[in-house]
Amino acid sequence: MGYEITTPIFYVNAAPHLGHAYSTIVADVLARHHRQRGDDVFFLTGTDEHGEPVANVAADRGITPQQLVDENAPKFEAMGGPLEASNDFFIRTSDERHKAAVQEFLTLVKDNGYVYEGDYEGWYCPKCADFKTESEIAEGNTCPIHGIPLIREKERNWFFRLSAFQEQLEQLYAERPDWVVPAVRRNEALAFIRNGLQDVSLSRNAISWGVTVPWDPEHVFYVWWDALLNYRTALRFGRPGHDLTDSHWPPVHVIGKDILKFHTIYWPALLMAAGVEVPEKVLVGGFLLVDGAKMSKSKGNVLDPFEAVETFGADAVRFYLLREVSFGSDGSVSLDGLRSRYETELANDFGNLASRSLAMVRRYRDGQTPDVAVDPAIGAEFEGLPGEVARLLDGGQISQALDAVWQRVRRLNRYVEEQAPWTLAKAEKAESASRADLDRVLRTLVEGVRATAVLLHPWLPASTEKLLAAIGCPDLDWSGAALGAGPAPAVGELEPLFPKDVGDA
RNA sequence: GGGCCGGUAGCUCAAUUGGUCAGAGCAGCGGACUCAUAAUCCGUCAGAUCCAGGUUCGAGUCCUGGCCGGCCUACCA
Repeated sequence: MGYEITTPIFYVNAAPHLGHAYSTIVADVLARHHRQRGDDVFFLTGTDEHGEPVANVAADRGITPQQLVDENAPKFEAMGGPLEASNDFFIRTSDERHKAAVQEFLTLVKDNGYVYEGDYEGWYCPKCADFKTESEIAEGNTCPIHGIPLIREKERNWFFRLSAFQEQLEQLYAERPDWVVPAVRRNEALAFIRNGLQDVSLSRNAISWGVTVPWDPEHVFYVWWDALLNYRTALRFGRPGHDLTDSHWPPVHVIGKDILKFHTIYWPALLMAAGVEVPEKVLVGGFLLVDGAKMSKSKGNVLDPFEAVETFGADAVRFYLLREVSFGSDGSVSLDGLRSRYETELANDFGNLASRSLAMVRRYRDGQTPDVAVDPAIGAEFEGLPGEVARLLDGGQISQALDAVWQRVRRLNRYVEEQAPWTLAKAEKAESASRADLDRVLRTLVEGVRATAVLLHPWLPASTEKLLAAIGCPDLDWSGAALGAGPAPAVGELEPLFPKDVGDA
């Protein structure tokens, strides 16, 4: 089954930061999970390269917009590596193939009768060469940047008939109450729709950096339409030699709450206008805060994702961001918080569980996992777990899915204490017990470690692979996520998965 | 102004359609154990679930009115 998962495409004007990394990680978790389930995954990310800000910066620097984006886009493309992002393609909206597909799509929308010519009227600053929104206008109708009076201006423009989709959008929200997750964001979008939709402009003629409107070459498309369409155009050429448009549509989008309106109102309306199915789901993340405030460099405690990756590794940063803040909510993150979870959860809970389990198999059974059945008591507590995790992930409950697995990690540590394998080993030597008890415990532990590693793989790709290799069970397929599905392997040596002597400097 | 969401142990948060739901993790304190990355496990502590009314046999969970906080309220991307 085809599965398209996307991040927002990042605007090339800024440098990659934590917010970009966060979206990428969330989407990557879903991509990896669906690969485990055997889906034909197309994980897409990329850069949004058109629009006025890019043109302005390029002009200031005396280079062409294309030169500017060619310089910046690689910084975003390079972000994926350190994060272990497994995207299948990286789209750039200045790609000719994208532009051609955008023109084709929007021409269809026009042919369907949803585009008309009109006048955009608003407050214009001649120095900015830009229209100002209501919230941008300073006191006395002046420009907040230049302080000069704004002029009421009209611009000849192409419009998209958004108002025509009022009813269809309301119906969409009624029929599919969880197509936007979480519900707060859904309600927000719905309230906006119910307030009444006005038509929005489709093109600009004051600037030239964008996708040319084919039926009116003096205009370029307003950058948002061009940007949104990346999710669809990339299916055509993102996998060389294959057109995935039919097999992988509709997509699942991961976005931040700042771009909610575009993805949950404009975008589905545009698709409806072209007679194309709307997205499967839109998963809306919150903001990551540092010390309760939006990220800023003024505090010393900023979390630079790339520095953090260098110190703690990509797995730890991925895990931390999704563990610390419940996906969909705003949340505070910090380097101290990362260090704390790295030690208490990754090193002490999970890493140590793996170490002690393998060590005992090596010590008591010469490294050969006994080929016996797992303890039914633990089996019962893992029952249905893969299904639960899959269901939670499909519902956008990324943090809850992770927590469900983590509870089992804790359970296995408790199991060790309950069973006290070292006591069983002594009893065995004193011949006051058969080997069966210790056999069962060791097999249960190895199998528990294996199954949780398979389940955790989307969050911790590198360390789970290392662990699974150490126990000779590299298979990541979702069918192996069930406790008891694995073999009774010979286990090898395992270095600490999350060594503690990092980041102490 | 209108709308949405939240206000639960020191901290971060859970509690299906109202009925052992007053919980978990972290932090603190005490203890046990030794397989393990001085890791793990157990016990313990606390909370009139923002306030005031109301509905009900029974309400964090529903209604009304307040208080506090966050967000949205259209074309920067």
